Amino acid sequence: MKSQRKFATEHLRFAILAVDIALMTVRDGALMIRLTPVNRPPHFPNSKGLPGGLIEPSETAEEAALRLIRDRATICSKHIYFEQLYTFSELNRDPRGRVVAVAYLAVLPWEDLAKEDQEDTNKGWWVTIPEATKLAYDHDLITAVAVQRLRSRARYTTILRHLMPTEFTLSELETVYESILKTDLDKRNFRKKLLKLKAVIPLGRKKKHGAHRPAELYRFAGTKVEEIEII
Amino acid sequence: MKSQRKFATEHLRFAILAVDIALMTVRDGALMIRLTPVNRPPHFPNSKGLPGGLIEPSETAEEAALRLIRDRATICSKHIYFEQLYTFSELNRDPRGRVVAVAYLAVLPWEDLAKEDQEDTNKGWWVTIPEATKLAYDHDLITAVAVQRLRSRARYTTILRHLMPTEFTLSELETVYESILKTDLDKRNFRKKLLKLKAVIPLGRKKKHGAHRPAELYRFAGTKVEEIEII
DNA sequence: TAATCTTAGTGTAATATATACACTAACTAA
DNA sequence: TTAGTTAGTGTATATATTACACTAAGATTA
Repeated sequence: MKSQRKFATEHLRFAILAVDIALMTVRDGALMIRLTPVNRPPHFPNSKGLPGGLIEPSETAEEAALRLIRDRATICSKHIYFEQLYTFSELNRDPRGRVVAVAYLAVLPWEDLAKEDQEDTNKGWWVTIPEATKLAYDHDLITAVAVQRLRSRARYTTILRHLMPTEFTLSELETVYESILKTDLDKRNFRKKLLKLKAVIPLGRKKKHGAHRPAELYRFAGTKVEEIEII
Repeated sequence: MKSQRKFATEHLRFAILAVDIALMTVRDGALMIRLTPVNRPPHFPNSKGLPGGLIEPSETAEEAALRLIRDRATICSKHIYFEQLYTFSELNRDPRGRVVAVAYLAVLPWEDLAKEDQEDTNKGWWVTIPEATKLAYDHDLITAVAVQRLRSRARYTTILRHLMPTEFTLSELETVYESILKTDLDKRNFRKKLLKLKAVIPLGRKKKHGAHRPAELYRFAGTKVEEIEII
């Protein structure tokens, strides 16, 4: 309660504004989310949560989110996708006092991460979605909303261009779709559809990776996220 | 500049949190939005804007939005639909200082409005979307985002159950869809689709309203907004 | 060098869905 | 009784979706 008085939001009509970021990528076909250490006794000692921080008076929520992403993970990806997710204003989401969080969904290809951001450090690490539980604050909820949003975007748009490397095989792409949508897709129908929609373009080059037939490499058509219906 | 110093958000890490509400309904087949007077010289003297207000320290953004809807228009509709729209945090969206607004989309049937809320008063009035321009703050932008969201929801969900009276004819429903989606629908295909999806249920009663064949009355099936693809 | 293993890649038939389109039905009012 | 108005219906065609099983191409190893 002492720490709660610190912000005195009960007396002023002000709120502390924070951003929290659900930063996601796909590694080996599995959806991963970025966690950082949280150490806020007594409620969250030695805990973990989503990257985030306070919004400065001189910046918009979006600018704060971008700053914090670059802060906590030395990320400088051209291919990062970024959208506002939801604003969380439950009174007790932060036990220290009234903190309202504007949450963002950000996704980027694993291959775009610097070496030090791929490995676990004391600044942060990547976990699969089922592992991202018992997070500090309401970050379990934010994670759930983010996964839901990403799933919905994956179904109706080409957002996966931001989760794939520039060049990929259709099997790799299918695996990522299956991982995010939690469903099995028919290989032939999946390929037929993407090619008919001209969502992907064959590069005329092959990827060899193992004792089997090499796979054609593809890239996404166009340059931005477009509306298409995948399944 | 004097009024800007009043909030002193540059010095504290606090922001003023507001909610703005895009409250929409359909009258005679036309989509309408609720405006209220705004009188904030020097920037917005004798102006108009969306209903809104500050979030109290003791309430969530959603609670504030509901309170403000009931405040400004004596609305007590069972059928109101309500969702968070977007959080607007541009630095200069309010010339008085840093005010971050959590915007909400709310829709309800015209028939649910009390008489005094259907008529123009000094508390508020209804205008069609094209008329809702040159609003105070960034309310033109909020309106545009709200219309876009409603249009998207109309395409993929049964949100229109919250814009129609309990009982309606299929012609009336089609008119509302056409008005919101800004497209012409084929009468036969529209009816076929809604009936096949079992989205609407005939009541076995007719509505007489003019010198022509009376129309069958329908209601929406189920009780909540569901995902269906209309067009 | 032949056999085996693994993943890549392909086509078709059946079903379901979407589209385009024009007349009759039921009522009122003149 | 006629004219005017909106309600209501069916079918043929095109398009999209689904289900399904084998061959191709390379690496490895016996």
